[in-house]
Amino acid sequence: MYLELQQQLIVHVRDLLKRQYDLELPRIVVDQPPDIHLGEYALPLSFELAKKLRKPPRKIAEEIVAGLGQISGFEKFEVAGAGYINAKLNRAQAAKLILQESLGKTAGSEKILVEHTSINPNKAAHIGHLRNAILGDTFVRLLRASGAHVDVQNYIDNTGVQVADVVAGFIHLEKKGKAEIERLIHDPARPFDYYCWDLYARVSQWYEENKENTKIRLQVLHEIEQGGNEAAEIGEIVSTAILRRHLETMQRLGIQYDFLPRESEILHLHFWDLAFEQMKQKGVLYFETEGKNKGCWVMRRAGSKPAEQQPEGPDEDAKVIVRSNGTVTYVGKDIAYHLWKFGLLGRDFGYKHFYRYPDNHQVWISAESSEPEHPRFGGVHAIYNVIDSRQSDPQNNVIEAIRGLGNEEQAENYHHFSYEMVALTPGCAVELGYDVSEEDRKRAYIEVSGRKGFGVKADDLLDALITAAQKEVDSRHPELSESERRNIASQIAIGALRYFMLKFTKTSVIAFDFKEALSFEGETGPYVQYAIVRATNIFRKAGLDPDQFLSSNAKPSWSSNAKPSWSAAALGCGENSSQVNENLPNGNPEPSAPKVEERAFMPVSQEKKEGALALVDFLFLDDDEIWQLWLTAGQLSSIVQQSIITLEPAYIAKFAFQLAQQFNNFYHKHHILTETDEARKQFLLATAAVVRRVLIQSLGLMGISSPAVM
RNA sequence: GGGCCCGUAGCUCAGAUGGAUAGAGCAUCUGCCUUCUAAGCAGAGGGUCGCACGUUCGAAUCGUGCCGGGCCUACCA
Repeated sequence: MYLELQQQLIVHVRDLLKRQYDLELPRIVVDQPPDIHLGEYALPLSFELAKKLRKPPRKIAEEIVAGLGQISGFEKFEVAGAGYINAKLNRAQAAKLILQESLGKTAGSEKILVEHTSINPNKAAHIGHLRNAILGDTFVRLLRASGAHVDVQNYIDNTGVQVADVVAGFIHLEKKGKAEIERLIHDPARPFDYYCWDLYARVSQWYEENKENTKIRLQVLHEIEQGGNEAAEIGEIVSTAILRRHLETMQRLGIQYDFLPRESEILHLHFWDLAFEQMKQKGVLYFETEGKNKGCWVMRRAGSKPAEQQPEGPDEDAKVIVRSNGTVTYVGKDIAYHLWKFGLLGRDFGYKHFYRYPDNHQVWISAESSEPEHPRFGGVHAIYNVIDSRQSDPQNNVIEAIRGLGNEEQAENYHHFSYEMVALTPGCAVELGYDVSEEDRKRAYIEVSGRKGFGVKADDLLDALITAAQKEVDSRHPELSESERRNIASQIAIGALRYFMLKFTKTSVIAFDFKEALSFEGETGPYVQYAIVRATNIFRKAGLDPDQFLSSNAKPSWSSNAKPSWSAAALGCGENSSQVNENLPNGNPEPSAPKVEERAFMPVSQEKKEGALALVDFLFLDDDEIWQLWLTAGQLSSIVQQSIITLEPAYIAKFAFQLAQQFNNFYHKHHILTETDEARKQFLLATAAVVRRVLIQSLGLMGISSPAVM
C-alpha cells in the first residue's frame, strides 16, 4: 500500500514540476513527517527548488500544493514548517488497500543462486556459522516471497586443509582407522562433529608444538586432493558425516538447501583446467618471470592500476593463481566454480541424491557422474554469496577474473553478501571456562576460532534456548501435553535465536553475550511472537477465526496451500503442530520468477466481494495512534523491497519489532472484547486481525513461526 | 605501507536516498495484574552523535585531515 501510493505521488509531482516550472529533478525525496497527524508523506523539495526558482520555499510549496489538486487516494496536501509539503492519505481508502494486500507472485524470469553456510566439514557449527546461515536463509525467503526462483547452495570444501587437519589427527595423533572412526560417527554418547571440534583444536596445538608435524599436514592434504588412498577415504568418511551433522543442525532452525557442490568434484572433474585455458587465452593470467612471484601464474589484483601506470618491474601486488609447483590456489578453484555458477565454464557437475528432509524436499550433492532424473543447478542470472567480510579480498579477485574474461554483466550480478563476524565478549569467554590472556581481557571482543576450539557451538546454544523456553512454557501451560510444550519451546527458542542474529545490521560485529542471546524480553523474537499470541487470544475468546475475519474481504494468496518448509515433525515434536503456518513461504519455488526490483506485494483483485468487513466503519481511523498501526502494517512491502535491494535483512527484524510494539500499546489501551459500541468493536477487531497477519508474515520472512499459545 | 569496516545514552545497537524536537532494547528508579496472558504497558533519569575543518538553506548522515578499535593485504583455505 505505502509504496504504491508513494510512487503515484512522485509521478504526479514530477509531472507538475514539468508542467509548471519546466523542471526535471533526478530524484524526488519522500520522507515521513515526524508525526502522523501531519500526514503520511513529506516532500522537502521546495528547499531544493528555492535557489533555482529564486523564490522562498514556502511560496513554492504553496504553488505546488495548489497545482497538485486532487490525486486519487489522497485527502489533501498541506504546507508546513519552513516549506515542507505534507501529503495526507484518505485513510479509509488506504485501509481497504491494506486489508486486500497480500503477497502476489508476478510472472517470472531469471534464476537466482544464493550460497550460504559453507562450513568446513571438519568440526561442529558455531555461532559465527549461525549468523551466516540465518542471514542467507532469511535472504532466500525474502527473494522467494518476492517471487524469485532461487536455488540454495551450500559449498562443501571437503578436500581442504581443515579436513586434512582432522584426518591427520585421526591417523597420526589418535592412530585410528576407518572402522574406529565409523564407530565414533555412530556413537550415541557424543556427536561426531563435537568429537572433531576437540580433535581439530588438539591437532592445531600439535602443529604448534613441533614444526615437523606440519609436514604431515601437507602430505595428508596432498593425499586427499589426489584421491584413491587411505587418507582420502578417511577424509571422505569424516567430511560426509560432519556434513550430515551440519544439515541436521541447520534443519533445527528451518534451514534447507537444494544443492551441495563439493570441492572434490571441482578437482576431479577438472573444472580448473577449463578455467585456466580461458584465463590464459584472454590474458587475465600471465606467467611471472621475475620478482617474488617468479614461476607463478598471476592475476592483476582488483583495484590496482593498469599496467601502463605501474612502476617498472613485476607487479608484486598481483594475486598468485597457480603456484610455481603447478598447483592451483583456492582463488583459482573459486574462479572456475563461479564460471560454472554463471554457466560460463562449459562443464557441469554430476548430481546424486544426498538427503531428504521430512517435508520430502531433496538435497542434491555433486558427483562425478549423475543419477538418472537429476535436476541441474548453475547457469544462473545472478548470485549472492553469503560470506563474511574477511573474504572480500578473494571475492573481489573472483569478480575481477570474471570481468576480465569479458563477462561484464555477470560481474555486475555477482554479489558478495558481506557481513561482520560474531565474536565473544571477554566475559563470555571466561564464563565458558576458556583461558583468556590479560591482553584479551581488555579487548571489546575476541574472535571465535575453530582452530583453537574457541567458541559457542550452534547446537549447544539452541539447546540452552530450548531449555530456558521450556521452563517458562511448563510453568505457564501445565495443561498442555509434553510434546506440545516442547514444540512451543522450540518455536520460541528458534524465534529468539534467529531474531538475535538478524537484529544487528551486517556491518556490526556481534559481540556475543549469553544474557542478551538468551533473553525473551524487549527487542527479541519472542516479543513479536507474544504480540501475535495476544491478538490470536482475542479472536479465540470472541469465538472468531482471525483469518476468516479477513478473508471474508480479501484472501492472502499465499496462505492456503503453502506448507511450512519445516514442520513440527521436522523438529521431532510430533504431528500436531500448534504453530500458525500461513507465514512460511513454500519451500518449493515456482518455476517462474520476477525481477527482484519489482513489487513484492500486489493488491488482490478489487472485485472480491466484501463480507463481514464491509460493516467496519473506517471513520474510526481518525484516531492517529490506531491509524499509525494500520499505516505501519501497510509498509511491509516497502520494507521487503528495501531489504532486498540493500541486502539488509535487519530491516525486517526492526520492522516486526516496531509493529509489535505499536500493537502492544494498542492492546493495552483498547480493551476489545468489552467494547460496547458494536461498530467500534468490529473496527478494533479488524485492526488486530490486520496487524496479526502482517506480524506473522514478517516473522515468516525471517523463518520464525508463530506459536498458538505462549 | 595499501584496502575495507566501526566509533551515537552506563551497556548493546537503530538512525536507506542529507530534512522538522537524535531513537530502541538492556540496566537503574517509579507506577500498573479481579480485564483479551505482566514474555506486557506507562513514566523518569541518562547525548560535546570520536575530534577538527569544509560543502549545503539544512550534516549523526556527504568530503578532507586527524584520534581510537577491528578485519584483510600468504606460492593458507
